[in-house]
Amino acid sequence: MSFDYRIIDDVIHSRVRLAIMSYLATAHSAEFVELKKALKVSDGNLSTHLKKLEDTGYVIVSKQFVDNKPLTRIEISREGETAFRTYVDGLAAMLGPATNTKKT
Amino acid sequence: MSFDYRIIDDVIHSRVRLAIMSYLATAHSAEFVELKKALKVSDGNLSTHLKKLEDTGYVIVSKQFVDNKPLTRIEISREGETAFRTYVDGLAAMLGPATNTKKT
DNA sequence: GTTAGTACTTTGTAATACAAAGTACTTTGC
DNA sequence: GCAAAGTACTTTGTATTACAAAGTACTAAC
Repeated sequence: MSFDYRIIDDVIHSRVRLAIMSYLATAHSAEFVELKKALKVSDGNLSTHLKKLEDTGYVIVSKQFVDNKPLTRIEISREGETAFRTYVDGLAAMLGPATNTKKT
Repeated sequence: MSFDYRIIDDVIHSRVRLAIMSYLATAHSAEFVELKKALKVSDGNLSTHLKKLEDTGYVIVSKQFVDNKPLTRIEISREGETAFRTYVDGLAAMLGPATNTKKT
């Protein structure tokens, strides 16, 4: 139970980026449009958040053309997976007892 | 498992405010200095975040003088408790499988 | 062949996070 | 007894952020 707010990684902590990382934590990879729909985020917003994650090295972004249309694939990196796990653990430590997830 | 990033309450989601709410979720109330030490946050930063929580109605702040020194007591409100619970549930829904907290 | 759509990126701006500086005291040296 | 240092905050300044609107580069439809 640590309440030091600095234990939580603010690259991951942003709402949109947390949603991206959560999605990728299970899916491992996704397409731009797929994420956009799942997270209900505007494309501009998604784009900037992806860039931040890419710059930090938490995701790997690869662009190609399929049927003459751009197709962006986003993959979580090793570093990203580790960071995400650390983030979740830190969060659990902060939330404390409230973490006991109730299964519906 | 919802990845819609808007389900998470951004009043609570800020790192410092999440730490405050987590602290108060178990302690129910705390003093300014107590929070400052527990969260390792600068006083200016704590002050502004508390104001936001107070404005939103998630905490109740009461100021008094004890031994001629100001003493600020922060208490979580009913609304705050509900919002926090909703926040944690939303977070769990987003994090998905990663939520299964491992007990050290 | 203009109009609409897809898949993005860049840009503009309002809001945020944070610490430094400020306020109002009180206690401690000397 | 009064300057200097401390306590408990609040206000202010600024760099960063979050977000959508506008822009780019195409293709498909009418």
